[in-house]
Amino acid sequence: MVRLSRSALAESSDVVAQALLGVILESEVGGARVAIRLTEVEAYGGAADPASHAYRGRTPRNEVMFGPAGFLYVYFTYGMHWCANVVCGPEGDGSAVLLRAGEVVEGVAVARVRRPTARNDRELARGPARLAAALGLTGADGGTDLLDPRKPVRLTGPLGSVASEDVATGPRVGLTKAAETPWRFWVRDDPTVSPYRAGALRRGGSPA
DNA sequence: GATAGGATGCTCT
DNA sequence: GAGCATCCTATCC
Repeated sequence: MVRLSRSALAESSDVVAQALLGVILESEVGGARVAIRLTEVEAYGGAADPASHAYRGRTPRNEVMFGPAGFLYVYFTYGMHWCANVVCGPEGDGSAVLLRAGEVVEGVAVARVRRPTARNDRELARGPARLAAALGLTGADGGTDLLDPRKPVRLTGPLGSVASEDVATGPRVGLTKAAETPWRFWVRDDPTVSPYRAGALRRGGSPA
């Protein structure tokens, strides 16, 4: 186990992703407190990873990815969902770890209100957009320093608390590029891990 | 239980 | 204008 620090998060994204499993992410937005234990993450590289938002260089949206490690990157996708990432790697690299799922360990009642469609507590944060919704995260929270205890969103607990034999790996979910890279990491046999779905055609039509 | 298809709007080309 | 790091509902076992 390693103490959670900015320098520890500045390692490459695949190393940081595994280490983040078991870490607690807590938020106090809107006056309510919710904490989640991370059970599933995905690593995204910088300019060298075609699936990363940083692949095409720095833009207004992904600017925080190129900043120092330990900051929160939140983006809006599919016209309705927010997804949360932890910036990692050396400053200027553009690497990040997508937070895909977790177990709500505090503030379950609040999370239930934010996620009315969840049929049980395991589904409260099972999926990246669901995790962000359960914590109440939106684009307004992007750029928060997750290592600053005075901020409303922060990471706590040691890195690497899940033993390596309990960490499973596989391809990343829902991508259309570099989907085969095994940079998804999850806690083996944990019921809050999201179901795998391969990337597929989205809109408009019939194949051929 | 599994799978297929539609919703919806921001971002970059 | 096309594409998207998704979720929900309906439907069929």
